[in-house]
Amino acid sequence: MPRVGLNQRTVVREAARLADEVGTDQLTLAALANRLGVALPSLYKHVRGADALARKLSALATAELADELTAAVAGRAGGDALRALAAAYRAYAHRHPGGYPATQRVPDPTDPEHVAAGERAVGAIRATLRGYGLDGDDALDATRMLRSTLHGFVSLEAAGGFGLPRAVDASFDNLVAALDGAFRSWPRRA
Amino acid sequence: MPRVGLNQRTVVREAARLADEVGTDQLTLAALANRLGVALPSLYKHVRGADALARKLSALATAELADELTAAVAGRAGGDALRALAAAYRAYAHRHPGGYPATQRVPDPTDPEHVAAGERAVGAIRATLRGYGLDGDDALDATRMLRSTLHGFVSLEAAGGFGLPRAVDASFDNLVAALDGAFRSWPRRA
DNA sequence: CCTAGAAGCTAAGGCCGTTAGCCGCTGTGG
DNA sequence: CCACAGCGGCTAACGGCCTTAGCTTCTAGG
Repeated sequence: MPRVGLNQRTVVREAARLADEVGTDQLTLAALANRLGVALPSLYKHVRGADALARKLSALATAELADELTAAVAGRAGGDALRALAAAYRAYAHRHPGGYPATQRVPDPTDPEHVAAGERAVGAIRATLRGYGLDGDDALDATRMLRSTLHGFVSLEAAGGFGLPRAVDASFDNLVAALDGAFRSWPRRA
Repeated sequence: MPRVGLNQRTVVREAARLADEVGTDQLTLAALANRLGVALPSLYKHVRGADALARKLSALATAELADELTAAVAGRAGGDALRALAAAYRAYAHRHPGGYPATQRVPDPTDPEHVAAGERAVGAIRATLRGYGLDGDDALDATRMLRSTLHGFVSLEAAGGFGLPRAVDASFDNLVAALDGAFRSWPRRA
């Protein structure tokens, strides 16, 4: 039996690639083992099972997303930072159709790297909002709105929920502009 | 063999109840058959299979949501309509944790009722935005923003993505207020 | 009343995940 | 240089789920 030389890192990375190619729901241990040239049960030497793999995949994707968001906002402020952040967020979702949904899983509390990645991603968002002078509860609410809007948009887009012909890019630009306006005039209590 | 007297309607409705109780991922033909007091293959007399059931469930949930959104905005306009719509949307997601995700599936083009339900739901949103004087591409972009924001918020909320202690209700109120402001001053081209 | 079709059933097969238990490669200490 | 411990692969087997095939029985309409 020639050894393939796998380790957890390789397995998870290949799972991420496979998920991006065939979709999260088609990411199966069987397909992954096949892809890695190994029998299915061999994967259990590196990963505790399907659920643990999903958690590791989430940690990886979240870290990637956090990196890209952080890089996007570095050296920018205000509307510039917001536009860069939003563009980076959506670009990540486009480039990683399988990985993106994994970023929405709540981080595994027993995995410090996963937790840290989640905090870095939210940190990039909060840093952007600090540029609007938002703090405390205002910053929290605005963070939730920004996360909601970005996540909702890319989710609907990925699901094919925007059927109409008008360019989705233009809609997204207007959405970001509207968010910029909303954050400028925050808070807006009813 | 005493007959239970099932039909497609009963099967789909019970599937919806089961999904709300145990979650979409735990909604399995086996569990549904068990709940209905019937052997698993018997379900195939009423539903073509698991995928068809999911489509029918989506049609049902979308119709329910469309009804509630339509009722919420009836007789209201402007910010009133927006707040009522948003509250109804979120309330539906809370009351139907299994059904809500099904509303996001793109309607089956071969199922006229499903398509009509989707159009009614979007219609309620567009009607609300008409109250802000939005039309044409502006209405389209604003619709996309509203759908994105509402869907994103309830998705993150359902996934437990809002970990912090601050009341989620307050965040949602502020989000709706911010949307109201954004729609008032639409368009906001960058 | 009788017959056709609807609505239930059992049996069987395929895919997936999981566990158990076996064996050979590999690299490290003596 | 070699022994051996342990790691990384394997096969076998089981259970759960979905699906199809084909049988039987209830029931409604002529």
